[in-house]
Amino acid sequence: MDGVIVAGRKMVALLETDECCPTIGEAPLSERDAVELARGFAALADPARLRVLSLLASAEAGEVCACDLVAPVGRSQPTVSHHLKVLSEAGLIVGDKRGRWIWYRAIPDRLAQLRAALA
Amino acid sequence: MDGVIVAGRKMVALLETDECCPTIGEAPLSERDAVELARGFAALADPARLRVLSLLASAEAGEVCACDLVAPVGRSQPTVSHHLKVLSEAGLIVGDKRGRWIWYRAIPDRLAQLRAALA
DNA sequence: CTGATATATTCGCTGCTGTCGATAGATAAC
DNA sequence: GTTATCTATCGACAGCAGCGAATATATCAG
Repeated sequence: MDGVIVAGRKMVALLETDECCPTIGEAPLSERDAVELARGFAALADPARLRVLSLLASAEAGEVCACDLVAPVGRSQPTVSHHLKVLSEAGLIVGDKRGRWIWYRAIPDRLAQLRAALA
Repeated sequence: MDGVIVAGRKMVALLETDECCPTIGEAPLSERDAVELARGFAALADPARLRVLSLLASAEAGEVCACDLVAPVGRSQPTVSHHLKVLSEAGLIVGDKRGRWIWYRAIPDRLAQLRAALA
């Protein structure tokens, strides 16, 4: 974000809203942006993770105990735990530990960011 | 898509727009839908493919010759060809052969479908 | 036909990923 | 304390995916 020299003044483009989140349709992606975006989509590129994310995003309470994810997802507990970690590291979900349980919820902003990249 | 019998008439739910494309936030994804969606996102989960798609989606003419993709993407010709095949099979792009060259263009509908799934 | 160019395919390699069983750590109930 | 429950980690395995060199196929120019 360097701005451009116009009429002797450095313009920093107040309306440069695209700077935050590269999109596919605006301009060819740089390798750096492509790598970053690919990381995000990779987190969505697995059925088990999509089901976990869907369970969280569609939950009435806005959060779900990890213990209530194993059965619906149809994978073993270690596998679900693994996918929760991947989703967390991708910034798509966050867990809140309360006593013995961990309550996970989706992070809408991150999801919206990836959605916006496909515009 | 069976519709429901209401007052003796089979209602086919004209507003049942969700039937076409499952979304993450509406209801927990079935394994089947999750597998299908994951396939789509897997196609986006690679930097080289995102750059190819971006080059096509942002092209003024709406299409780009495959020969003009190799250099910008920074991969070998066979690798670019491989990624073009993956994107094609995912329904994200389509190629049109004219003489020696193949002109590829993005398919906006498919992209919008994946974008909508993240709602 | 011959040569040149564009694209796809084959092959082998390397590294990553999804999966689960076994196990460890943390917390609560008793 | 002991026991039960929830979660994470480790280890191992099979399978897949990205990459490029070499090659094959297709099309055009001459």
